[in-house]
Amino acid sequence: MAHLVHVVVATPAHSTVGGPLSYWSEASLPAGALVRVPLGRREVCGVVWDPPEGEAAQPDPAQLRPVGAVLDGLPPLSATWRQLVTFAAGYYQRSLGEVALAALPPQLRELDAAQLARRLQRTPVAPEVATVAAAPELTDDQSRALAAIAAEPGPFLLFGATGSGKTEVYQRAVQALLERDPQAQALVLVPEINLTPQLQARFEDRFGTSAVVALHSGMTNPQRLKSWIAAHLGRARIVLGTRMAVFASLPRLGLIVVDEEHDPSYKQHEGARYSARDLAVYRARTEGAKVVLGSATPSLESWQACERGRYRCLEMPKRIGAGELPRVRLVNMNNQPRGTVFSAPLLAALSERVARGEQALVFLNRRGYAPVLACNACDWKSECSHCSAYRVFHKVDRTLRCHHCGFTERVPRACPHCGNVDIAPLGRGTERLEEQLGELLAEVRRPDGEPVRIARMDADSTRLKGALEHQLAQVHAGEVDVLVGTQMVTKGHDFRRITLVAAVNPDGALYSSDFRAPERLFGLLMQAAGRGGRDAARAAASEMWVQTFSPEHPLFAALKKHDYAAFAGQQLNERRQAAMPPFAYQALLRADARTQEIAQAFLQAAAEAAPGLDGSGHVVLYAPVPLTVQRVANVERAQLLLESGSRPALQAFLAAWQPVLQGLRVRGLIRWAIDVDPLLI
DNA sequence: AGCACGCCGACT
DNA sequence: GTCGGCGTGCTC
Repeated sequence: MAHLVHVVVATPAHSTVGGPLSYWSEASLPAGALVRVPLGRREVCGVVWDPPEGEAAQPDPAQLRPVGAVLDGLPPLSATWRQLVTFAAGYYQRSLGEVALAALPPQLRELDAAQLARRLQRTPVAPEVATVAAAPELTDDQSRALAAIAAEPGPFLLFGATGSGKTEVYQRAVQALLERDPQAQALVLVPEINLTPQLQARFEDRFGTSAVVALHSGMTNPQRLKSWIAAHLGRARIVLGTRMAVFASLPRLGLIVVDEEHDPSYKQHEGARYSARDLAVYRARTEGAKVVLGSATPSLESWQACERGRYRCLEMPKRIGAGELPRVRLVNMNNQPRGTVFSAPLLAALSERVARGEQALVFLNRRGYAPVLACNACDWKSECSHCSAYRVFHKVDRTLRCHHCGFTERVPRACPHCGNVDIAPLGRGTERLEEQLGELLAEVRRPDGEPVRIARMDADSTRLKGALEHQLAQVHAGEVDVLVGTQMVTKGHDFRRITLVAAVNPDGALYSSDFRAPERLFGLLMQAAGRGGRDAARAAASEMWVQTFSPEHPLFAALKKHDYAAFAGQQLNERRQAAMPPFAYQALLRADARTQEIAQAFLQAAAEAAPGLDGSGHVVLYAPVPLTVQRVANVERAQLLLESGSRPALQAFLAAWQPVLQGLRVRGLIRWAIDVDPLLI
C-alpha cells in the first residue's frame, strides 16, 4: 500500500522550498525516520516529518516520487527533537529542513543503510553509571545552589565568581540526576571546547571516559558521527559540546548546563543564526529537563530574567582556596606622556613581579604587529584591495594580512604608491607589544639570575595543532614570566602563579558603536582579573591593572569592587532608558551585493513592503546602513535594523515579511539573511 | 544549496 | 565554430 510521507530536506530559507515535501512509500514511515529521497536530479538525505495540520489538499500519490532508502536500524528522531527544530526554524526564520539537516552529523547524510548498520553495531554499550573519582566537600554556597536545583523547576542562573566552584556544582547536579535515573542524559554546553579542555577532563575523571562524549566542530566527521550515535541511542550519559550540541538527539535528557552563558560564541553566525543558550532554555522546558546557566558575568538578558523572576538566580560569591579577588589599579593615561604604551608604574610593577619569580599576564585585543602600515611621504596605507579595511602588519613573517578576507602579501620594501622606503607601522598589536616589552624589561632578572622570558599567545601563535597545549604547558611549568596575548589568554585557564594581570588599552569598547561593548569588556576584565590570585598564598598581593583615558567611567568603579551587580544595574538602567535589549527585541536584515547601492536598494524595497504586514504596527524599521566593515572579499554589505517592544509582534512580522523578501528580485544582489536577536549591530 | 537551462565573449 | 561565464528558475 502506498503511504503519503512528508520529508524535510536541506534547502535554505530563501529558496522556495520551505516546508516538508511529499513522497510516497510502500512502508508506513514514522516521523523522525531518516530517509534518502529524490530531489531534482540528485538524491538527498531527509527526515520524515509530522503531517501538516489541518485538512490540506492531499496530493495524489501517483503524482509523487517514491522515497528511496530508509535508514532503519536508527531509531526515529523524537517528537521533542522535532519540536526543537520546528521552534528554531520558526524563530530564526529558516527552513525546517535546513535546521534539521544541519543538526545532524554531516557523515550521516552520506551513509547508506548497510554502512549505518555497521556503525550502530560498533557503538559501545551503555556504561554503568559510576562516579569514579571522589568529589570534594561542598561549600555552603555550592550546597545551597544544588539544593535549589534539586527542589525548584528553574531555569537557574548560577552566578558564581571565578573560582567559586561552578564546575563542581555542574558535576554534582549531573551526579544527582544519574543517581536518580541511571538512564538519564546530561548535556553540557561550553563556548569553545579547545579553550576548556580541563572541563572535559574533569567530567571524565569524575564519571569515567566512556560516559562522556564530545560534540564540536573540531572533531573529524567519523568522530562526530560516533558521538552523535552514542547520544542518540542513549548510550552516552554526558554530552559535552559547543553550540551545535544543543541539537544533539538525547532521548533521556534530564539536565542541560550552559557554562559561561554570557559568551558570544553561543550565537551562530552563519546559516540559521540561533543562540544555543536560548535554545537550551527552550529545550529544557519542552523536555521537562532542568537547565543551569553559569557565569561570573552573566549576560544582561539572563540577569534581567532573574530580576523579572523568570530565572532563579543562585549566587556563589566566595572563591574556594583562593584569597580575595585581585586589587584593581587604574592608571590614568591622561597623566602619562603622549604615546605611552606601558605606563611607568605598570612597568615597575611588572619588573617587580618578575624579580620575585611571579608571573604576569598582559592583554591587548589585537593580534599582529601593527594594525596599519603607512607611508611617511604620501598618504598610502596598507588597505586591502578586496575589503574596506587595513591589512595588518605581521612582522614575524613580514606579511600584510587582511583579517577579513585572508588576503596576504609580503610587506613591500618601499611604498607601492610613491616609492618612498620610509614606511612605518601605526598602532600596536600583540606582536609589537611582546617586542616592546622585551626591550623595556631587558635589564630585569628572574630570581635565578636569568633574563625575563616573555611569550605571546594569540590566534597566530596557536594556529598549529597542539601549539595551544604546548604554550599552556610552558606557562604552567613556569617557563614564561610574562605572557602577552589577546582575549584568548583570559579564557578559563587556571594559571596559579599569575599575580598580575594588565589590560594595556581596553578603551575602544567604551566608545564603540556597539552597545554591548561595555558588557563584553566588563566580562573580559572580570575574567582576566579572575586569572590572578587563584593561589591563596599569593592572592593577597595579586593585582589587576587597567590603563585607561577614562578612569571616571562607571564601568571601572564597578570593576574595582568586583561588583557585577552594580555594573549590570547601571547598564540595565541605560538600556531601559534607551529602549534597547533586553527591553526591546531586535532583528537584522542583512544583504550582500555587488555594490553598496544594490544592497541598500534591496533593503529599501524590503522596508517599503513592510507597512500593512502582520505586526508591522509594532515594529520600527530603521534606515539601511552599510556595515562597519562595508566591503569584505569584494562583496558590499548593508543591513537594516528592526526593533520592537514585543517579541511576538516582531516574530509575526518576520514570518509575514519572509515570503515578501523571497519575491523581491534585485539585480546584483548576492544573498540576504535575517538575524534574530543579533549580537552585533 | 545543487543543478539545470540559457544566452553572450575569447580561444583550441 | 565551441568552451565557459554566471543570471534565473526549479526541486515533492
